[in-house]
Amino acid sequence: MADEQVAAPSKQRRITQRGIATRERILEAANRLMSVRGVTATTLDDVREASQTSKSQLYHHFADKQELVRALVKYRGALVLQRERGGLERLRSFSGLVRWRNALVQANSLNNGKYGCGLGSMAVELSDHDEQARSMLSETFAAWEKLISDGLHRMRDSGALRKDADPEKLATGLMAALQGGYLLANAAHNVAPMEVALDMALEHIKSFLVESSGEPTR
Amino acid sequence: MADEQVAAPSKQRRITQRGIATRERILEAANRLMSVRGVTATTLDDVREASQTSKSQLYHHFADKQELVRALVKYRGALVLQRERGGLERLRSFSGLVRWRNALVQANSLNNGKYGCGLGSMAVELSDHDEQARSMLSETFAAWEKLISDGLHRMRDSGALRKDADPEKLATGLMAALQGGYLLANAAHNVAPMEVALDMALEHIKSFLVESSGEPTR
DNA sequence: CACAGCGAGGACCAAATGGTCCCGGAAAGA
DNA sequence: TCTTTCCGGGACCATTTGGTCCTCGCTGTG
Repeated sequence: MADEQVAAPSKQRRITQRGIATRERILEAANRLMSVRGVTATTLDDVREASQTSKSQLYHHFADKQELVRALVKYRGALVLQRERGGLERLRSFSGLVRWRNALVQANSLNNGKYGCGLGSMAVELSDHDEQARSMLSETFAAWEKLISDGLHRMRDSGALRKDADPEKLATGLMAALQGGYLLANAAHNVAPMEVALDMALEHIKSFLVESSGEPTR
Repeated sequence: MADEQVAAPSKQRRITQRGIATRERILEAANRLMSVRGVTATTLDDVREASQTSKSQLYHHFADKQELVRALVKYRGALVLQRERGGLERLRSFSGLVRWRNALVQANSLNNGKYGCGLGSMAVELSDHDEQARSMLSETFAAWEKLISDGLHRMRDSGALRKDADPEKLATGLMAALQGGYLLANAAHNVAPMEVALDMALEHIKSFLVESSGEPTR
């Protein structure tokens, strides 16, 4: 999945800076529009207009709408993973998880829960009729969970987390709480459910902390 | 929201059995198609064909597509709440929750996680561009959570759950785990994440059980 | 039995939408 | 500089899609 740049051409063509920029502009516009309106509800004309390009450019860079959507899946996946890597790469303590939680909640509260998770919403919309998109999304979720579970592994190795804690399962549970939280918050147009969901997951992880371990609650 | 029957006519017209049946047929077909393809990706012609009716009938019973979709939201909401009432109404013990969990997991495993939750998927697709639908969905989620929290209240009153347990928050957390589980299972085409998510939520609830309370783990 | 109202069927329409094609012009390599 | 390759703009097209409308026949009621 992550074998190439976000803006990668499909065939070996002479690639110019301008071309890359155009492609990027298209993806960026599609990302923006489809976040708000959904994938199928966004037309190529919308994308064309918002990206300040032309029809021929769309079809120059993407074979058809499905290709554009798949590229967008890749694009968003890269964005999310990049962002999450920043917050999770050096995760070594429970308070780090709390900070991570707070950042997500705060970001989502800026728009009162609207729009949800860019990955989650695509997953719901695409999983049942674009196998390739589904599989990319699934891999992205897996990579995202791995960022979390790697952090939990570090915590376990350092003795902060008990040996019987299962980082993979905890990460999956946390991700589900996050996605479910996004969904409920989106339906309610209110971040509260997302907070409750994340807090539940964190509480669950907390129950695996070694009693009075090294670090106090910073 | 729940002020009328699932199949309710919009104006005062002479309503015949046949009319009701037609309306029901349309809703049922829309329900089926939109579960699989999504709301916007399902055309009215698809619905017409699948319901064995005609265009004029669609517009006889529903003002436009949006109305049909909203009716479907109500329809699904009623279906889900009816189903869930069966499983949660007499919830009085932790093992009851486990049974509830098992039923959901089993149902979802029949199609390897595909299609997700009928309510959740609509919430993702509609929340950001149909305020009325969003609000109905939000209310339905609230009612669903209430079925859970009522059960938890009963457990708390009977002494099975500790006094410091917060049934509302626990219910929200459980619902988020369920929805997130549906979402991840759908993306993975595999029920496993849903199981993990629900188990996490149940484990969390379990942590509020009164130690060695009345009933053993049936 | 007659008649008014309702449901069924489907032709029809305008607009939107995905997709094609062609031409002019800008870049990059020789 | 000159040529080839690629980018930009947009006219154009076929199909799909939501939506309208008219007609026929059935049904229930006075």
